Amino acid sequence: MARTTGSDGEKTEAAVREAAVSLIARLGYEAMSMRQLASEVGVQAAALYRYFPTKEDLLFMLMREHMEGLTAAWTAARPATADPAARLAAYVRNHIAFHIERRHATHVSNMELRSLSHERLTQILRLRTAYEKELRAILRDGVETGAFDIDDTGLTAMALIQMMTGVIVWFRPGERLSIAEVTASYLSMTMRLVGARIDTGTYNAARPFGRAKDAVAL
Amino acid sequence: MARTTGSDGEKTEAAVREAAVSLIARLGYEAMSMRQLASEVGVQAAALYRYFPTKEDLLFMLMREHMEGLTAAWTAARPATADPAARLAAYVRNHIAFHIERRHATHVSNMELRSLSHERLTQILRLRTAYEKELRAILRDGVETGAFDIDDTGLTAMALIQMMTGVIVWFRPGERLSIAEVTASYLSMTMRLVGARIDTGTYNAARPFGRAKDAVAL
DNA sequence: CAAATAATAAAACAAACGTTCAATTAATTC
DNA sequence: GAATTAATTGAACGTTTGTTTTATTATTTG
Repeated sequence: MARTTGSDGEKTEAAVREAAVSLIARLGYEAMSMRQLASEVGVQAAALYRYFPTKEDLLFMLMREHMEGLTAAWTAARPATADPAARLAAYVRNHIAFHIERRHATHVSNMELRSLSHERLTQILRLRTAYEKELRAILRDGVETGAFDIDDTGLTAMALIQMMTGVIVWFRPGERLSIAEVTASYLSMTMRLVGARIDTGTYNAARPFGRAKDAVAL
Repeated sequence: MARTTGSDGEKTEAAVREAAVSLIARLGYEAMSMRQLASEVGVQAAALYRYFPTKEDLLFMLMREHMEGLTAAWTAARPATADPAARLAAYVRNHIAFHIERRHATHVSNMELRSLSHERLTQILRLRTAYEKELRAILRDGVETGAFDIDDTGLTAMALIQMMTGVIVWFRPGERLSIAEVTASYLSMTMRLVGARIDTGTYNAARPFGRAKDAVAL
């Protein structure tokens, strides 16, 4: 056999991407073989090389698209206001929503960095640093305007990001807590953590420090 | 050649353990070959099998010892007091100190779980859950006594652990911040996060919510 | 309907993998 | 100092790995 009836390059490529994210998240990049990936898509291993030059290229493309997607999502969600509390709230909401939606891809981007060549690792880390820089800027502005009370903005930014991204480790949609509840809780924890003054925050006018239990109503 | 002069089983085994933690942390378990590990120790690959039946056995032993070490450290550091704030402070201090000291081993225990068999994965997760349960109990007690103000103790415990463990991702001893400063900052962030009432906390009587900048004096 | 192109299969490659085995030498015991 | 035990080497095993090449068939184009 050779070309199969109904075969379509675009569909196959999309299927490979999807299967790769899922397989790498589950088994790890090194543990996933090209034959395994091909079989998941219903194709022979050699067919993969029509779409991706090497296994590492595949990994890199997945990671780059994920990081670019994250940046793009934040660019779209970033509010116009200068108010630090409102901007921080938007950052938290966007971060949590994005990562919960793409658990597998986040896993890949966070865990498989060591499988990239030096050059490509640098490229991904550049994207990541740029995204994190946005949070540091918000925190710094908040300290300057007196909206936040923070020891060290760099340390606090890293602590917040680790805390927020960590949601994908334990959270499973459809279990005890809803996405809205989880988001509300992380928002509340974040605001407390940065020492936000209640009256400063217009991030949730109705119930600035409301409990997550009420979040379903939001 | 065969047995080499000055060879000693105990020393070789210790060297293998140490090299394995470092190599797995750097390359990943799947990416590290037994020949690579052996070469790091200055021995042939076959010699490794005198100490560890299989590669997976080696990984499992490293992980189990790490988790048991963490539990043991907490058992030794756990204070006698019933005061939730003091207990939480002790938990944070122990967690951060332990993880900063063993960055590589923590990386291994957190990132290579998927390489364990189902049975062994369960065993490691049991240890982990037991350790996390201690934190949940502290938070629950704090809520009951009114020392803390928390939405959801389960969610908050996970958020705290992710935040604290995340310190190994960005922190490097000897750079901008000292261990004491980092610990003080995380302690302060934790207390705010759980809504600790200032007067409740005897966790640091002199300067309950002191800034990390002063922490060097502690 | 023929020619060109796109998409795949099948087979093969050398290299690397975890692991085993027999042989060999160092250290220890009696 | 001979016998025993401990520690290691070197070679080999069968698999699996990522990747390349060639042939073959489906689809599209003119």
